[in-house]
Amino acid sequence: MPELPEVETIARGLDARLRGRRVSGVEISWPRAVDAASIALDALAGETVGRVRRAGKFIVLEFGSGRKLAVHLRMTGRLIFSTRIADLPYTRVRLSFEDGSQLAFADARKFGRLRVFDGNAQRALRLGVDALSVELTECTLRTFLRRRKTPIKVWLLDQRHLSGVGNIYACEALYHAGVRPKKRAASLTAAQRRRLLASLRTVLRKAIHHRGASVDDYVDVEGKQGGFQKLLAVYGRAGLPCRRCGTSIKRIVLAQRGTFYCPACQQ
DNA sequence: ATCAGCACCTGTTGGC
DNA sequence: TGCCAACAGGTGCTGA
Repeated sequence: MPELPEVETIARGLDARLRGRRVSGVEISWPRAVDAASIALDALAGETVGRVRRAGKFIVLEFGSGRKLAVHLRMTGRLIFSTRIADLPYTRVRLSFEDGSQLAFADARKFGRLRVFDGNAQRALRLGVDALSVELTECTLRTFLRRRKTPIKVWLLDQRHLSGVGNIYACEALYHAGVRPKKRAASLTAAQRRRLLASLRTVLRKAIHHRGASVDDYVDVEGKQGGFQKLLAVYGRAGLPCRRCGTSIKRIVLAQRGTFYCPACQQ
């Protein structure tokens, strides 16, 4: 499932390919893929793509007029760019450009959403501080976690606090920081908060470097898989030995999500 | 305010 | 072998 590193990889790929292209048409084959709060997608016809960037787990296409298109891939969404008309399975929305190229939004499980809006992305998409933002300091984190009784892993997944971290990278960052997923957010020591912050940055940057982790359906804008799945330390490794100490990796469920950790390395 | 639990979806997996 | 229920999970909503 696409999280910050996968979304960043896609956004960079689209930025390189879409800049300057002018939208000639929009085709919608699954209307519910368009968010209820969205401006009609037809409004994009005639718009020229400026920058493409990532905001949390959203891919944001900025157009010449200032109007923006945000895409959330959720579980199985894909954005595939092609210079020719291609028949991609599960295509829900298709943007065509004047030069004949196109961008397809395909999504088998229909969880992904598109939204056209004007104004500030962070606010419109209700996103907290980006997990890779320089604004995220140990001090900010301490304030955030104060009095939070929720398990730290559940807190990490709430996009209104930190944006970009999903199930895979929450598990991985907690493993590298040596912190148990179930530990109450407010009970982390200063040292644990520092380690968590450092681990988040390291893991996310490393995953971006490897073009993301292809755990389920994730592929980049050319349909290619990422490489970070081979470097995962705990995610999806229940019953396998911890790469550091050999203890069997445990799987529990927190907030309805599979959670993996090493009972020996994480306290 | 805060948090747990469910609905949304459908391809894949495991059990019989 | 074939069928079907259970499962996977990010987010928004509901209700406690």
